[in-house]
Amino acid sequence: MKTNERLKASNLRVTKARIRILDILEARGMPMAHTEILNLAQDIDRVTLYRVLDSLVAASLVHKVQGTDGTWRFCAHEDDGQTCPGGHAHFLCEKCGQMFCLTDQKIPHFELPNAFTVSHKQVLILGLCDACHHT
Amino acid sequence: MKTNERLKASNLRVTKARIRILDILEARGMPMAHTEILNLAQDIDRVTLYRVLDSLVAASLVHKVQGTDGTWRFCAHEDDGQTCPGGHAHFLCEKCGQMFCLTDQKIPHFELPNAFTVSHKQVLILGLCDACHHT
DNA sequence: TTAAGTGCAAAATCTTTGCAAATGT
DNA sequence: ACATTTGCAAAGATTTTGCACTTAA
Repeated sequence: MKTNERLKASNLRVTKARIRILDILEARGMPMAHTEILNLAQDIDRVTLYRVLDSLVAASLVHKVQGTDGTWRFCAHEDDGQTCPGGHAHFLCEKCGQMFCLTDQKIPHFELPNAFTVSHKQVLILGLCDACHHT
Repeated sequence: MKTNERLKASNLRVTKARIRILDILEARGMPMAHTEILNLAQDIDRVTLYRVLDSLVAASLVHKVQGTDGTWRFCAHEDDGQTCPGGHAHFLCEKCGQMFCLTDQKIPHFELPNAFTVSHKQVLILGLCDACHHT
């Protein structure tokens, strides 16, 4: 489905900024930090980016994950439930700061005490990615 | 082992602030946010708290985990490897913001692509804790 | 005594809010 | 036309840095 159609289908107005950002996220295919996105969309205001990301997350077109480096990463996901964040683990490279989706590594079940209710699970693995390993 | 002895054993100077904060963390037994700690140690400067936590983490007397609410939690752990953060999952209550150690839920093994190297793994589960469930 | 740690003030970041102008439907 | 969205400026919040003073060894 095309970007503008996906926006429309989610009851979001089709604006330049939203198309731009959703396209960037989709092209990247892995979680991106606010700053990374901003670098690729320098014509868009910082504040606008915050708000666009909010609206995309609210519309479930984008999902956010957080690494131990303290920054949120935003990841576009198709609705097939197979891509991000479909219950898989994420890897954060401590050198280049890039985050990867480990789509084949599903998050397992965990036993919780008493009457705890689960709304979300997140697995984050830290280390060095392939590329950084060779430098 | 006593707090001051543990500091000394880690080559850290035994200061009022460090004893105070390590004691607070140990008494709590679960991950605490910067603000939570500050509330219990109001005589200690914000900045000092940042620095003390840094030194404790560097000395491996304290470990930090991060929730999807964007704030770091610090958790003291005994060296028996059984308590926080000994490779177990964490639960963050979305209502009260409290984090719990799920000490009996070990983090399983995950398969990584190619030459990725792992230095750390973190599992975070979100939802409602027992107490908040009843309110 | 002297190297490390602390507290205060101030800078640097990062995120949110308010409002007028621009844009989508 | 009318409600949303955007961009700018400015407020808030959080974390870091600089530096003189204090404290542990």
